[in-house]
Amino acid sequence: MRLTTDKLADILREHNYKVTPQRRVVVDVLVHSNEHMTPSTIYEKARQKHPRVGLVTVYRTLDILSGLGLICELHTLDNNHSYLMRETDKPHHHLICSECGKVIDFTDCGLGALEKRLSLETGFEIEEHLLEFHGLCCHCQTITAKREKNEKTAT
Amino acid sequence: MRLTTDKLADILREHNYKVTPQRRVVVDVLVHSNEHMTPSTIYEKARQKHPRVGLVTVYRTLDILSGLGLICELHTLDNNHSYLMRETDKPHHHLICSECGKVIDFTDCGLGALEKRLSLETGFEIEEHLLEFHGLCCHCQTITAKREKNEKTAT
DNA sequence: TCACTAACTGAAAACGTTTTTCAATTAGCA
DNA sequence: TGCTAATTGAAAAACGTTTTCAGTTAGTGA
Repeated sequence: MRLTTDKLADILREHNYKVTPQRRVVVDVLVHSNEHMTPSTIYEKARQKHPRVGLVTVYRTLDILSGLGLICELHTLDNNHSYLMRETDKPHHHLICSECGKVIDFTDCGLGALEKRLSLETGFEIEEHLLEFHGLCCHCQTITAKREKNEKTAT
Repeated sequence: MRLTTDKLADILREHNYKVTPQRRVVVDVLVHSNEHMTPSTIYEKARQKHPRVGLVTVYRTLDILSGLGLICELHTLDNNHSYLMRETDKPHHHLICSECGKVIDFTDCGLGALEKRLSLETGFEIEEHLLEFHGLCCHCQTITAKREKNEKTAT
């Protein structure tokens, strides 16, 4: 179940954060996007809704939301931070379309056994793991296929 | 089997890269470290051996070595690029000590089944995955345990 | 051995992202 | 309504990384 902007505002208040217009706008941008976005993308979208939002405030709001576990931070391959609303309470991982940025969550990564094995073999006390899958979503596969076909005809 | 600086110099020459003193020093730093290092750490260590090395050259050399698949690039949690000599030809992943930076390679991540399942369920064409384990190595566990004990006695 | 040339170099500047600083503003409470 | 701590944006600083450019050099062929 996806949280609304109002519900998120309540959560912020519950944690003694003030709900300013700027924060509402940033939250709103996140709530209404299905793709992961970098801070500057969020900033641009936020400005369209409310010109009096600064990039600094975007960063600060993302910090707060991240700290409360309300948004996910993606460690994408090109090493840009990227954020999106968290869809589930459970620990999970992401499957990310490298073309359009669409993100699908999945739980049950099945790495428990591997983690145990590695821990035994190496003596490491494993604290966490980072797992992301990258590829093309259904939609972008067809687009890419079409484009490649056209390029072939062109040459 | 670990490659030597000389062997790596040969590989560079084979690929029509000149083997300059600066490149040798950067390679040497990498060869003689068991930990992953950021470009600026490599830069500092390189300068100790040979003061006439610029940070730019470190970046350029890392690019070359990375392009030839001779070093691994780590996507660490704090989003800093970090590099270390590649120990194996096989595709592999890393187990990283968050305290001392020690890295252990492992193959057989066993994610093939999960990848297939996700592909079927979501229609994604999965191109690659990013997997890293983070934790404390044997040695750092005991150090941390000692420190915590001392802190308890102190208070 | 030398001389040539493409490849390579470091310093400086440019770049994009993120953080810090600070004086002015404001949300939420009494 | 008025108070106050929290929040704001602009500007500057602080990063890590890349680009530019004129001077230098490794490796080749004579």
